[in-house]
Amino acid sequence: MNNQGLYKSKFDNCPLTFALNFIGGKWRLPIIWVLSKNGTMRYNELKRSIDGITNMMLTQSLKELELNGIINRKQFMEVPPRVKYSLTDNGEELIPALKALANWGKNMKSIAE
Amino acid sequence: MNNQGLYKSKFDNCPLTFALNFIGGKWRLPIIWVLSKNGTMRYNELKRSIDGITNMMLTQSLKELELNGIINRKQFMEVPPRVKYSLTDNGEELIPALKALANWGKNMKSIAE
DNA sequence: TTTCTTAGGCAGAAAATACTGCATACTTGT
DNA sequence: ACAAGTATGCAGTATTTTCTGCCTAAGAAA
Repeated sequence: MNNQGLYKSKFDNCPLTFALNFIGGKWRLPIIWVLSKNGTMRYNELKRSIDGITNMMLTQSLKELELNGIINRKQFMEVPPRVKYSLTDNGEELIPALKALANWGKNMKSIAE
Repeated sequence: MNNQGLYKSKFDNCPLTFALNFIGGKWRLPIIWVLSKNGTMRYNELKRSIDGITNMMLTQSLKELELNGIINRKQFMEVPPRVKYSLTDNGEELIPALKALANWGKNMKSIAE
């Protein structure tokens, strides 16, 4: 997603669409979710934990999340490279919403079965 | 979004991505949000309340939300047509998550200013 | 010695999603 | 008499988003 955002109205005062401009896209919420469950994670741990994601999309989504102040990226100056990703305080504040969504999803799953 | 869903893995047990398959896409959450604020709404009320949405997208998203049991559609047999949309019980259960997301968005807005 | 892991990366292609422009038939409003 | 409102709709187009296939250099594991 470019930095123009999904919802483009300048006069849009809606806080929900404002939020969705930061966390929309296919992979951002799953990344935040997995980090909320596991604390600090490395690149390939994230890749293995998120079913279906590609290198390119993981890299791009991590960059966007870091730029938006939702995750921290800490690189240790080592070879081979060792990088750790974790949620910022701001990112942590998304957890209640994600838990509520996941709970709802669980309900939907039991309805569908 | 087709009925195959955004996240395709059969073996995906993640309740969050399961939920996102129902409420993903650009316009579904804003529709649910506006209905949660206003109770029952008509088609053009929804259209006027959601900045940037087109007829086609409103129609399609309403159909999908109805199919997924998230909103109710009640048609009065009148001319011109009068249709009212509202959240189902299941749809109402999304409200806490949306409120938490909107609250987070509000925080992001005050950070960005 | 060979294979695997680490954390990425690109440009163009593919896939997914949203939109356009005009349309409907009847009542209500101006 | 004319315009506006009502709740939609399509097929092709446009836009947005994601993906592919192969690649890197050095250490660790087999």
